[in-house]
Amino acid sequence: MGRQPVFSKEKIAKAALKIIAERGVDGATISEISKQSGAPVGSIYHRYADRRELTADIWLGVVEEFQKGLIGALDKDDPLEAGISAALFMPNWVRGHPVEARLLLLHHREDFFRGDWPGDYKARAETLAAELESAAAGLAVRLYGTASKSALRRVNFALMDISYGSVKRYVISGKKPPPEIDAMIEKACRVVLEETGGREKKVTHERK
Amino acid sequence: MGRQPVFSKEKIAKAALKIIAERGVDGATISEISKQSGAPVGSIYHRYADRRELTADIWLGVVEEFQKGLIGALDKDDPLEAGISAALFMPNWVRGHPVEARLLLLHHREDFFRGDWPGDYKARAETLAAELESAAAGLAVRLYGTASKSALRRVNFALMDISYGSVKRYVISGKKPPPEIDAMIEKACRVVLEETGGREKKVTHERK
DNA sequence: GTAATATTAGAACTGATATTCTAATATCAT
DNA sequence: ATGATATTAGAATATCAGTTCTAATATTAC
Repeated sequence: MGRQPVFSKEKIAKAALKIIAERGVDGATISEISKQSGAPVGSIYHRYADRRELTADIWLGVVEEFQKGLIGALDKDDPLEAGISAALFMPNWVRGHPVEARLLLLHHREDFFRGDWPGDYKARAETLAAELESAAAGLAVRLYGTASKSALRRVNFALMDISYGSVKRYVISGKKPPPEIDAMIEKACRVVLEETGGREKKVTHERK
Repeated sequence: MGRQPVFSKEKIAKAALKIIAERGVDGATISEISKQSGAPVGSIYHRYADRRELTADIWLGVVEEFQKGLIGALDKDDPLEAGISAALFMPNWVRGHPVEARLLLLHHREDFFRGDWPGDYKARAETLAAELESAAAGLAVRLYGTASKSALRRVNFALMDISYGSVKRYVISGKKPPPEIDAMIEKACRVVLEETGGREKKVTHERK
């Protein structure tokens, strides 16, 4: 019953995503989203309680999608290969999702939520964080037999930080990360993960 | 002649820097800067033509200072050691300059300047970019005998991207990067820089 | 058709922000 | 002291953004 939607939530969200990617969260004003999506402001407020809910929803959607892929990349028998596969997920994902990548890599949580979070968004965000932490801990155990702070730092460094740092400059300039990046990420990731805190080190040889 | 300043430009800039670090560029409203620094808005506009000039000035000041240190770290005889020294500059600088680090690592140029830039700020920014590029090219030549695109990518990756990525999570959480980070940066930086595109590789052995 | 309802439409309202403006105040040169 | 001037001081103004509100419109159930 009721009138059929002309402007779906997805249409509005997609327009907002694009604007955020280009001009940042603060650039995504309601009137700009209205202009780009065609939906009148009334329709936007008919679907989202307020602007925070809108941006939070978009941000969570992108992070959830990215993280699902990242964690999925860990699904390999050999833990070292799993780690490298996860590290290489970032450049690949960035190549395939340039708009989402700008949102994810060029902004922080804080740009989307200030202070307290609306509705169940807090729960969604906490679930995400917990899942990521648990995946990292899982790999740490597989690699080193422990999920100590130190082991976790190593895993975070190798799987996320290197990739993130290396890819960011290309996201900023709007270009696809060149393939060489992957080779360097793999090299760095391997040498960092191979290091073991005293236990016998699994020797992995060069591949080319 | 004229009245003596009660609120120096530095006082105002310092307050603004702190606000930007905490709440982002858009959080640094004129009235908030006024409140935090004590200077009335009239005094702020007496020193800065407008808000953009203020934020641009602060951003450039931080980047100039950081970059001076980074390039200075390259001043070593052995090019590999110079590269590692530069890569380790980031975590050290972050430890010593937590406020400036938030500004530098958690925001982009675009947050400070939108579109066209005021006055001679464009020139300052271009000088900075040119100096950094030239430093990177210099190291590339010393390491590989060429400043090819590929060699530059390698240097950027090893000197800046790894460090940036690894340090960012600590800047976000407001903690000092733990010392282990430096060891991992060094490892990764070394393995990436040592790789030579066919030329004989200089063997460097483990140190601990 | 009629009632109920989801949606569109955008004008009106409210608050915040950047900037301007006018007046007051303190310091220096003479 | 007097004039010139740099600075303080903050009220006034204009603009813009988020949000609310009221009316119109289209669709479904009956």
